Amino acid sequence: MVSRQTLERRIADSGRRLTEPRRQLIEAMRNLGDHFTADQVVQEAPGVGRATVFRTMRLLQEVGVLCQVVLDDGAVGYRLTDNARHHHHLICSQCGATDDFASAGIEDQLAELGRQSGFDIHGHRLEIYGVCAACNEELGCH
Amino acid sequence: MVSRQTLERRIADSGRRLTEPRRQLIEAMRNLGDHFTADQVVQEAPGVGRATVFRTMRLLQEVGVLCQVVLDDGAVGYRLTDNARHHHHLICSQCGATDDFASAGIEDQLAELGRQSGFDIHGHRLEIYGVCAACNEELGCH
DNA sequence: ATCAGGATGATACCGGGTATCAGAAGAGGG
DNA sequence: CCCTCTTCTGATACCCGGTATCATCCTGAT
Repeated sequence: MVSRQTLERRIADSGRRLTEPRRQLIEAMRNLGDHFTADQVVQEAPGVGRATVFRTMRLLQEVGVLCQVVLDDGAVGYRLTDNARHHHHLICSQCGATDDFASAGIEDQLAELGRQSGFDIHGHRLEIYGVCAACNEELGCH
Repeated sequence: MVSRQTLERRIADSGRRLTEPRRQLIEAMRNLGDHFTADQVVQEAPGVGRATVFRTMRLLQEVGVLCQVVLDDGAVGYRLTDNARHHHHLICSQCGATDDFASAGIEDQLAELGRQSGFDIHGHRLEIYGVCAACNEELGCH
């Protein structure tokens, strides 16, 4: 769980103001835990206007502490992260649990692909879907 | 470009009916070329109801001849493909041109990751963004 | 030619997200 | 402490992609 301080500092350090609504939204997201939708954040911070929720979520993405997760079915969720660097997601389709990870091996493969394809590669998006160890355990016991 | 016959056969072979609206939509998508949005299809097939457009697009996805492409900015586009097998996309952020590709190397890396993570991996989604050779040429000449 | 079930279109709706704009609230200077 | 400048906010209306409903239509198997 990313600490409140980290999140607030990231906003302040980026030259943006650390306002009351923004503080509330940070608390709301932390309450929501591992992963959540935009709508859940709206619900969880009743005092804050809808537009501000989306604006703040965009801001947090720009600052690198919130990232979009494209689910199995194409729906999009969000997730706080203290890892501003590039990473991918390992998503449990059962419970929604999400892990961040990075893999030098995969980055190498992609670079190689760029060389072969003639594309000048700028970025990529990789989401991996599966069933986490905990859910697997449960399912196995049925 | 995927042939009309291929597309129509895929529908028929799956036990679904080959109706006039579906035929029109197939033509519309073929007219739209390499990549298109749902709304473009709606525009391109004026006789066909909105709901039917989305239903047919879902059907074509199930049958494996249409796939979603998640763009750079999170927007989603579509693309006809004759490759029903698993593949990834190489997307030009300049012109939108999209190539399908598959990479055994990457699949291996992912399998390895599954072993390490404790996740039982079922699938993944990989989109690569860059600038295609043609666009690169143009940009370089400025 | 019949007919059951699949497919259609109109419509209303939903969720995520953006545009607008008047007003509020921070931050800094005097 | 107050003024001002700027940023931020909230209400609202809107846009877009997609789904639910449901009465009606059409396909295609017989």
